[in-house]
Amino acid sequence: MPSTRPAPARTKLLDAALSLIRQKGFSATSVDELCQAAGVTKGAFFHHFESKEALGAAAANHWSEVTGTMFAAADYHREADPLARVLGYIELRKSLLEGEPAEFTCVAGTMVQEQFGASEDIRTACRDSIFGHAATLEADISAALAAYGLSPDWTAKSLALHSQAVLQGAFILAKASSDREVARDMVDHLSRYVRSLFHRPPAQEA
Amino acid sequence: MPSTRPAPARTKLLDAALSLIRQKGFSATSVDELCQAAGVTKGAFFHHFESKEALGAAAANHWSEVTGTMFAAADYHREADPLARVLGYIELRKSLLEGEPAEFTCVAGTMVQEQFGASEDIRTACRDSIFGHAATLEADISAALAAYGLSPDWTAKSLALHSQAVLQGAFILAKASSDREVARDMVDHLSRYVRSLFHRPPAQEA
DNA sequence: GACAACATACCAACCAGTTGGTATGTTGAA
DNA sequence: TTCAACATACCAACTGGTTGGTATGTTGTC
Repeated sequence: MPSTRPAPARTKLLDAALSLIRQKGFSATSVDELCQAAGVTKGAFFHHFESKEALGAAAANHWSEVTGTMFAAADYHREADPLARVLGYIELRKSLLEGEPAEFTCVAGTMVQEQFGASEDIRTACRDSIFGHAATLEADISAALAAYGLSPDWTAKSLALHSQAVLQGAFILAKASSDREVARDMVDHLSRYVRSLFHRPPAQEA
Repeated sequence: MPSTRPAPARTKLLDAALSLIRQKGFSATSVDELCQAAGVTKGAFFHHFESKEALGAAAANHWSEVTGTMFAAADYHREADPLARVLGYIELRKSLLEGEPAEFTCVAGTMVQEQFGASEDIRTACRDSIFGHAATLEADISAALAAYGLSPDWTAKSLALHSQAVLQGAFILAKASSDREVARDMVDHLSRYVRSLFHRPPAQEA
C-alpha cells in the first residue's frame, strides 16, 4: 500500500499556474514566482516543461480536466427535461460567482485574451477548453430543441457558445467593477434569454 | 495658421499603446517597444508619463475618448424610435467585427482582464471606459421602455451592461478560435434577445 | 534666459532559460 | 539475487539579455 505519495512537482506547478494566472495573468507571472508558489525549484520546472509557453498550454489542458470533472459531477445532469438541464447549468454558473474575481474567473479566457497572438499552442489549448466545455452544453440544447419540437433560425452550437460569451464577458465586467453582482445580473439575462427561446414563462428571480 | 503640426510625443505614445495593447496585452508590451512604435525615445516617454502604469491608465482614457467620439457620430442616433436606436447600435457593433481580432477588440476589456489585480488606476480607468460607454446605451434603453410602456423585472442599466458583456465575451471567443464569425453569431443572439424583451418579431437575418 | 519638450546614456533588478550535478528508481542479463 | 546500465525527478548556481526607470544633456520657442 503505497498511499499518500507527495504531489509531484509537475502537478504542483500546474495547480500553482491556475492560481497565479487567474490572479495576475500569464505574462505577468514569472517562472520564479511559479516555482516559489509550487515549492519547487527552477530545475524541476524546466525538467517538466520545455518552456514557459509549454507550461501555459499544459495549464490550459489541466484547467479543462479540472473543470470537466467538476461539471461532469454536477447535479443538473440528473434533470429528465433537457431544457431543465440547460437552465440548471446556468443557475450553477451563477452560484459559482462567489469570492474574489480570481476565484471564479476562467483561466482559459484570461490566458487567451493576452496570448492569442503570441503562442499558437496556448491559443489552441484555450480554444479547446472553452469550445470543448460549450460542446457539453450543446448536447443538452439539441435535446431540448428535439423535445420541444423547435427548429429555430439559430443553432444549438451557437447558443452554447453564446452562453460562454456571456460568462466570459461577465467575468470582465466583474473584474472591472470589483463587483460580482454585476456578473450575476448578466447570467440572469442569459437565463431569461434561454427561457424566451423555448417560450417558457420567466421564473421568478431570487 | 499653425496647421499640420507634427503629432506630439504624448499622442503618438497613446496611439501606439492602443495598438500594441490590443495585439499583445499590456504586460507583454515593453516601454521600449512602445517608444519604437511611436517613433519616440524613452526620455520622451518618462517626460509625459511617470510610469508604465500611468501610461496604461492614460491609454484607457484615450480609448474612451476615441471610441466615444466615434459612437457619438454614428448614424443610429438619428432613429426616432429609441428601440431602433438600440438595435441600430447592436448592428453597428456587428458590422465593426472586421479584420483581425487585434483590429476590433476592446482595449479596456483586454487591459482590465490582466491588470485588475495589479493596478487600481488602470482598473478604474478601464471600468470607466466600459461602464461609461454602457451608460450611453442605457439612455436609449430607458427611453425605449418608456415608449413601449414596459416595466420589466430587469433594469435598463443591467441590459446595457449585458450587451457589453456579450461583446467582450464575443471578443474572447473570436481570439480563441481565430474566427470573427463566431463573434457575429453572439451579437445576433444579443439582437434576438433585445427584440424578444420588447416583444418584437425577429427580423430576418442576413 | 527660462522652461517645456524632447534625446542620449546608463543602471540595478529581474527575466527565461542553462548548466552540471545528485538522489532515486527501473530494467535486464549473469 | 545481484549489480551494471540507464532513466527519471529534482536541485542550486549561473548567464546573457531585457526590464522599467533615472540622470543628464540638447533644442526650440516665448
